Amino acid sequence: MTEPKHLYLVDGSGYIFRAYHSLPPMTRTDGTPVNAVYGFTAMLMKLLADMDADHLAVIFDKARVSFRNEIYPLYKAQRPPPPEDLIPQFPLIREAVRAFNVPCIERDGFEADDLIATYAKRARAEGAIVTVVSSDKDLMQLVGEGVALFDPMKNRAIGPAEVFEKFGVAPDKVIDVQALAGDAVDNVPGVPGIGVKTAAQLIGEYGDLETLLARAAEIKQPKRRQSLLDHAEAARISLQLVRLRDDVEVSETLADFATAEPDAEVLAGFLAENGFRSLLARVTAVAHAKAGTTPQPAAAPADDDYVLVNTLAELGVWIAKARAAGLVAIDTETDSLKARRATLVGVSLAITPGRACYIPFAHGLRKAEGLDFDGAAPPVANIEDKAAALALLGDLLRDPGVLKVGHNLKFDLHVLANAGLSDVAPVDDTMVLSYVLDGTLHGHGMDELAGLHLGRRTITFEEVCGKGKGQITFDQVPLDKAVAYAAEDADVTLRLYLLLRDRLLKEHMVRVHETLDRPMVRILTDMEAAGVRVDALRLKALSGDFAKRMGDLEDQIHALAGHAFNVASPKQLGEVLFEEMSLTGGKKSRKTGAWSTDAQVLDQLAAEGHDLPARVLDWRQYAKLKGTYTDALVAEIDERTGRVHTTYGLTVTATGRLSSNDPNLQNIPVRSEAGRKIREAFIAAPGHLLISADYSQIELRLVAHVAGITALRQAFAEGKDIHAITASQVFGVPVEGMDPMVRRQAKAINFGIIYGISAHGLAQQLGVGRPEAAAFITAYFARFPEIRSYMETVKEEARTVGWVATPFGRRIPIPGIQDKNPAARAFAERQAINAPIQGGAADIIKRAMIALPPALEQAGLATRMLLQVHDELIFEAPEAEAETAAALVKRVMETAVTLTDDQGERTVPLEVDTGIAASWAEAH
DNA sequence: GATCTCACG
DNA sequence: GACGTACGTGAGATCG
Repeated sequence: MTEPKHLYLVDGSGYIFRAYHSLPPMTRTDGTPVNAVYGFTAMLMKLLADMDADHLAVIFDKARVSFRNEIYPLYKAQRPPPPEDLIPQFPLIREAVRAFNVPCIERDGFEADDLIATYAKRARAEGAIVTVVSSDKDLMQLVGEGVALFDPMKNRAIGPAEVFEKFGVAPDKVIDVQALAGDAVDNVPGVPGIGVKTAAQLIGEYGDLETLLARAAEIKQPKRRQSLLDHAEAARISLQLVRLRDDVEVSETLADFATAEPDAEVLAGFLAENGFRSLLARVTAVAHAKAGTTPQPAAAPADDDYVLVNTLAELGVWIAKARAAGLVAIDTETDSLKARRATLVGVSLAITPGRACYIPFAHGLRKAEGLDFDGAAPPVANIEDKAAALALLGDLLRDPGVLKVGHNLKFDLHVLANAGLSDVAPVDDTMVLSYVLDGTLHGHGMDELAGLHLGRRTITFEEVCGKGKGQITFDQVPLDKAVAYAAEDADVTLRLYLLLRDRLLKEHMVRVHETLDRPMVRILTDMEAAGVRVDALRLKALSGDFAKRMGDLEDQIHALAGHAFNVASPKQLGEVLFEEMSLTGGKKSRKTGAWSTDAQVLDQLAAEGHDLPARVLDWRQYAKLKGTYTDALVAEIDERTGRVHTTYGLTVTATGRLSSNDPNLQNIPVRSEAGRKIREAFIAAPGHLLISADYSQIELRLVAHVAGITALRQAFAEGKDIHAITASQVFGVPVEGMDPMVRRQAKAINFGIIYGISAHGLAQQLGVGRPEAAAFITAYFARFPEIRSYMETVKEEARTVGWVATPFGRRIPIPGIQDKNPAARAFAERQAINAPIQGGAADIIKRAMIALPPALEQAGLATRMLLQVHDELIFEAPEAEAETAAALVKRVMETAVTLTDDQGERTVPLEVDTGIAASWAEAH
């Protein structure tokens, strides 16, 4: 006789809420909340370790609406929606289940409990015994021969005795008791005045609910009798609500739930991606134990060979090996996150996977100063003859026959340049490779990629240097730890490079990487190093001016309110406007219920003649300009160069654009008069001028190109005013003598097209009714019919392959396109429409940026490229050559790419406007 | 750390 | 008929 099969059915939804409420908020490095994911994963791991089952499935509730709502619409109706920070965790939790290779079940229209009842019944029919894992009392009705309940919360089994203890009846009568007693939480009505105690007593006496209702007239207590007579129907409905369906049509059989070992890589990848280090360590320990191998710390597999190099002879050997291989992965360690002002503390190199070295240059120096080692050996052993070592390293870094690969190499290039090692070439960057391949599907930090692709948990910087106040700089790290950390980074970089380069080929992304993103590493490094001159005195003067205006406005605002309050607090402002002053037209945000006080709301109130909101708008403008620009920019001026140096993000945006941070120089004010004053402080070095060169209407040109809109193409080819042409087509008015308001509306429609138009969005932008906006769109589609098929095609593309592409082949994942939430799907569709356009424009300016520095140099010009603002480039030119340089820049930008159709014919020309002046404000 | 607001293309 | 809205970023101030 064989043992009966044993099936575990886990109530996944119950697990989720318990995990969520029992753990403090936790977030992943990308900000995604994961406390419930963590708790759920930990509980699932514990269950897998403890249980004796050979079959297992986790069951989830799918939607908030089930067949019970058809019986009784109020069922579970007053239940609050799940907390905001729990919602993004639901899909991750399903991913967790799959990562453990456990079946993950849900079905529309049914609650998890119904599915559990169904599978339990089927498994019993196949002779298996069943354990239902849940703390939910509603599942107690299933307890019986071969079906037990296990409460993971109290860690105890629940059999008939425990059910009787809870409901005062046997399991098969539980639903009769529940139907009578009702349930306030789930909105099961029950019979008023009857609780579990009374219900159990009545069912004990009459046998079941139907008999009780039929004989209700016999009951002695008058109130109870009347309530039963009055609410018999409610009791019957309640019975239907609490009785679990065990006849759901399901396709899975018991065999489908047979337990199987998880794929170690998938599981490790999931745990690493979510930052669950302790769980990852436990999993690897278990895997080693099962394989009979000695558990190794996951961070340092036994076959990794990381060594310290501190003699010139040893360094020479590594450099010779790198030359022979033609490839070396490199990583620098420093004492600061600000690459341009960081000191080179050490360098690590890797040439073959699993082997790497670390060369310390500046460990322990500061601490050793003034210390007397009493003749003993110094506590650190930096490389001997630092200058000679740097020279050797420099030769390798400049060797055209050796590819240098880094992760976020821009950072290392700054550090090396600071140490006197410049002109590093050729180079490649694993962070950029990862971005080209996967876009924003995941982050591109080394730790994350190591977990994802190598199933490996790397030593983190925090583990080596600590965090918060007690954090030390890398030069203070003992050498053994420094070697383990730094050498691993070079090793991981090399391994990632080999893996991602392979994927690049297989996934046909070589061209995008080679012609667009890889060359940008060098270009951006140079732009960041160049910086831009900013007139500190002028900004300080502006700051004082803004402060005074703010002070005056604040006084007026307080006087109008009748009391002082913090104008910068949207909360306090909302209360003043909409509660104290009882102004109408306020909106409360759906999420927090707070009054909205954004510019749109305040504008409306100001237009109605209210003074206070108008003053707040002014105050806000000055507060923004002062806080974000004048004060912040002055603080960002590098004292050594007298200039401001941004950092460009090459692997940040969804579409292929750059981003700019610390400080962001891509959002310097220009739209308002006061804002433009800040641009006046961006100036050229003495004897120089700034050149601004911006693509005219580049995104609309891309629309005309990708959507094949003949009329628009022709208008661009003829150099027409594109918004006026649009207005004339859509509204049927002549271009000559056109009302500027009509042109303005057409311009908004054109922007709408770029953004993946919606009637609501356009209506809001134009301040017209939605039907009117919808009519505009209809008219636009009628005049430019190609746009409609473009939109359909691109959405279809996104649906079938999960991504869309720019005209140059860059892939942009659209993960939400299959979302079952219509709003989320519509959002993804607009992204799909916009991405090839925004991304195509980003590709074009990258091509220009790559072509420009060599073009300028070949022309014998000393003009330098300083800034990029999506469709604009800023250069600094010696006065004497500015005109020549501007002409060259214009030509190179306009010819950076040629947009052609299938026949190789140009579709739309590119046009660049240039300006030359002493300040950015005037040049633009 | 989340939220709101606002600067840019 | 409901969903929840124009696309893409980064930063500062408030507040729990």
